[in-house]
Amino acid sequence: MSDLNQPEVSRAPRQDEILAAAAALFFERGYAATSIDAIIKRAGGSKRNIYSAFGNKEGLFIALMLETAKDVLSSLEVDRAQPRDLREALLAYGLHVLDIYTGPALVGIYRTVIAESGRFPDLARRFFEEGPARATAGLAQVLDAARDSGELPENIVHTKILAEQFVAMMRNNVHLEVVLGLRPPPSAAEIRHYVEACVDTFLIGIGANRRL
Amino acid sequence: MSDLNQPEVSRAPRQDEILAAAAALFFERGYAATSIDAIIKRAGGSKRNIYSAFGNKEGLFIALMLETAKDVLSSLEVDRAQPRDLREALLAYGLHVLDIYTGPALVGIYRTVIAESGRFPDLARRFFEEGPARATAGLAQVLDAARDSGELPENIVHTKILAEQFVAMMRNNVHLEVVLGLRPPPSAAEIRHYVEACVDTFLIGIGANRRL
DNA sequence: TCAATCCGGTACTAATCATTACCGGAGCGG
DNA sequence: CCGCTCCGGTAATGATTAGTACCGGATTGA
Repeated sequence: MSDLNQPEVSRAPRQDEILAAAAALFFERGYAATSIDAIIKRAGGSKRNIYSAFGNKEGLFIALMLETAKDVLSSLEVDRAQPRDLREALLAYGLHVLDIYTGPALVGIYRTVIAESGRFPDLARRFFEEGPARATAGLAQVLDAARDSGELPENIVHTKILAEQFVAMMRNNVHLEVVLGLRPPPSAAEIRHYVEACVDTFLIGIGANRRL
Repeated sequence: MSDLNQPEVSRAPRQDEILAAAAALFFERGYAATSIDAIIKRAGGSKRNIYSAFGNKEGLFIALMLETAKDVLSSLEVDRAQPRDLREALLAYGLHVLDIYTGPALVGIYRTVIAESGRFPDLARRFFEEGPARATAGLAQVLDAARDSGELPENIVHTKILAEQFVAMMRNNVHLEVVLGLRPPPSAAEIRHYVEACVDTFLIGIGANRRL
């Protein structure tokens, strides 16, 4: 009588609540310290729900990680708007990356992937390939394009390393503090402030005296 | 009859073996997934040893983390040799930091602090304060000195932010891969290669066309 | 309305774990 | 040489956990 909400595709009614509860607990306490009972107490329903939908605890954990990673990391892909120049492109790129990196979803995955990399090495590899590695490769392409369009000198060939440097600059102390739970995510203004400073440094250096 | 090795200060004969075994297991599997029995099986002796020396599992874990962190992070302090110029100073600083950051000891602590930051927030705070925060502050002093000695322009006032950028550049993808267990620590040559590139970028930028 | 089926919830099982009680022997004082 | 104390090792305890068996009620088809 009250279940005519989504007549179609509602193949998994409890599944979303279970995944949400599992995310909250796995991301907070880690794999080993999170019990199926605790997940069920939070999600409602019964253990049968988890075991019939995900097989076992590992299955639930892997499903959660893949799903969350897919959601978060796929958002790294967008942002194909043509920027006016390299500075604009770097700024947009940095803002985007740092936004995602300090958001609660990625912080949870990041922490958990590191914590459980010993137990689930495949997850660690997939996360790295589809996250940081992809972000770095994308930025390297941007730098290549800038060189080809004359915005960067011809002799810049090591764009991969340069891209790594810029991406690494985004994983700053603030990001680490957020991952460690020492402070809340930075505001958009804080992020912009930091990224602008990084773009400056990346483009023209810190202004040291000649003779290098 | 055979115990006259160190007649003095050997107050804790098993303690070192216990700490070594605890390090291997806690760093590899995490706090919750490591059992006292497993530690004892690896260290030899009996559980009474752990409980009389460290009180309980938490006590052992905290003692291990504090001890290891002290050893590793204190080595960030040395290196007060006067370098010839700022480039030399940055290079030495970067090599030193990256050496430590990719070493097995710090990788273990790093992973574990992140993994258990929810359960042991005080450890996370101490680690951050005495590790990355201290490293950043030290580098900011170096930059201040360079500005005061005329090697950097007078208008460079935000040395804290610049130091953060450089330190963040040291926490690169290679470091992340090592933390995730995806590759072994980089060789000294790899480290030097990367740090030199970072110093170049940091000092003079990537060589973009004027007009900024 | 009735019977068969399915699904969610409770209770159980076997294993694991942190912590503690107990025990036997080694070292020491007398 | 004897009794006491302390310390390390073993076994026990109580709690927790992943995974499963079973049961009652709801739903569906006739």
